Amino acid sequence: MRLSEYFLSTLKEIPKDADTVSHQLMIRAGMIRKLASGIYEFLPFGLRALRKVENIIRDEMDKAGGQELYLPALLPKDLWDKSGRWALYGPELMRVKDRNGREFCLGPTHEEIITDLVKREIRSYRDLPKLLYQFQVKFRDEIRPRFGVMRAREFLMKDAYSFDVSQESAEETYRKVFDCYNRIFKRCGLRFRAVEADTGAIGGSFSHEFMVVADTGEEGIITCGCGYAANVEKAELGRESSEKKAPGQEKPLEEVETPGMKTVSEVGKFLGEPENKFIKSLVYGYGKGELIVVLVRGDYEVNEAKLRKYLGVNEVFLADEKRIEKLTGAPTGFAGPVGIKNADILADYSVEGIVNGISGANKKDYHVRNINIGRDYKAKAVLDLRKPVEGDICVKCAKKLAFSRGIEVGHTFKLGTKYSEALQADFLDRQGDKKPFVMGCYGIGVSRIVAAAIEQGSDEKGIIWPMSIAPFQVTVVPLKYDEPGIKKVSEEIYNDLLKSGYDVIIDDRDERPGVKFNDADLTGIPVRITVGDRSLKEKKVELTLRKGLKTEKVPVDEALSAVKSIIEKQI
RNA sequence: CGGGGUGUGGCGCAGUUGGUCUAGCGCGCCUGCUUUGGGAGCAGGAGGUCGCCGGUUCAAAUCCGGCCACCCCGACCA
Repeated sequence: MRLSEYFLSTLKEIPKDADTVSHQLMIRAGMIRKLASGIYEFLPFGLRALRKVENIIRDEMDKAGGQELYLPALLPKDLWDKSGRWALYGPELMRVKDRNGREFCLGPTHEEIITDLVKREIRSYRDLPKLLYQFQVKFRDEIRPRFGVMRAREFLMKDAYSFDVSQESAEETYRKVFDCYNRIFKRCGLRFRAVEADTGAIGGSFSHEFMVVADTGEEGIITCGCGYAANVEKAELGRESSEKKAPGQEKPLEEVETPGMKTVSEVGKFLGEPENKFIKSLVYGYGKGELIVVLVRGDYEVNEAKLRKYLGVNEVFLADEKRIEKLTGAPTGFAGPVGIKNADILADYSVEGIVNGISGANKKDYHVRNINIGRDYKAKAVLDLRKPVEGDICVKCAKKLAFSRGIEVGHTFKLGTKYSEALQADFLDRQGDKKPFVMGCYGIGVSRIVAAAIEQGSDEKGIIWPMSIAPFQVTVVPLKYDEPGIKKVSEEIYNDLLKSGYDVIIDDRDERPGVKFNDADLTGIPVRITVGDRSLKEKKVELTLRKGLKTEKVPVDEALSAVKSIIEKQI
């Protein structure tokens, strides 16, 4: 490609509404432009990176036995009714009507569609297992699109679905895809790790997320030396045994006036008690208006994902003032477990060890001291309901957990028979019995990988691409292109590289050297060959690696082989 | 959706106590000359219904009302 003809314009200044490195650089390097909130145009330079990622994924999926197909983006409502997700999905689902008023949605994911397709096509256990995948644009009307292409409302995803005869066989398929994913992200040059994750709205029994390690990541992850790694949403926490109750320590309940003090820290200061003496009581709503009281230790926070999972619902929310007042008889801030009627109480492990704890009195401007579980209130269940904090220990090995951040680029789920049962997708087994498919589903955010790669690879000058997904592998930079000697040598090298099948671009613009160097650095092309009269006098050109910006001189006729060996080594 | 903020040539911004604003600056863009190893210099030039609608006024980018768009902070997700 000739840069003089290429549809690329780079920006010197940082766009004001881009606040992450990858977003800024993708715009500055001319990869993407914004059309509307969360909706982006991919320009040729950006698309090249996207396609490279896509090709790596396709290659590995095929090697893992996958078969590519292509499903529609516009999906009829009835299939979504059958799975129940038309009602469940909420406003994130983009809904549209056709001219006859029939309802459709723009697919946010494709479990229903593929399950229905496989149901119509496959009838026998002999045709199983199957692993099907596609690259498709997905639509999710995100509450808050963010970070450019990282959280967009329309984005490119590779989604795969597996169909197996049994749980065991599905397990094996899951393992296969899991390994495949590891190879994909490795080939994309990413530093990542797989963590245990919450299953969320997709459903199913078990899942892993593939996290690209980055401080700007939206996800919190915990890791342990023993190998345990999980999304903070999912991270299991054990039962604490530190504070054992001793008989006779329990003191009688005592109401104390705490005028206007609502938060744990306010009341704690006022009473001179540490926050871990408090039983934080939160009223949550779920389902059709049911309420539940959730207790955690004062210095901890409720993990709503765990609460949702326990309740078996898709949504929980903190109850509003009115409902709290109705339940507790007091305004928000004074709720407590003692004397609650008409709602169940769930206690996190962290509150069962609290002796003579403090909580709201369910009465305006009052708290209660010396609350003890069992004696003063009964919990319907005591379980793991909180978020991990610094200092927590691993459930598997009791060592201290480490916290880090990550960008979720892939997610694998064991779905079981959730969708096949809902859509009555059955096959006949060897005995002639009808059985629902045992399914798995596996997503990769293709456009997000591109952003994540930049998030992990850049410096103050611009992007530093991994060789495998760089839009171009080499750029040939002639300084003074119109000088015949320089033109001849740079064109020769350019054409040799082209003929050898490399992705190469030549900066044949009439620009000053500084402009060309800065653009080369900004766009992050891994190898740069500079052709200028200085080194040409010695019959040499300069070879610079974008990473580290180290330059060496190589003889003109060795340039091709030098570039070849660099690329082959890195791909 | 709740809270905070911003809308002025392609990009980044100034101007906003109403009147030298006939809207300005830097970058970018076009033409010419000079220049050419890390974002050149000079000269000339193109490009804006000041987000939209309405109001107040002799006079509105500037004041008032409504709407829209976009961004940031929280819950949702590849």
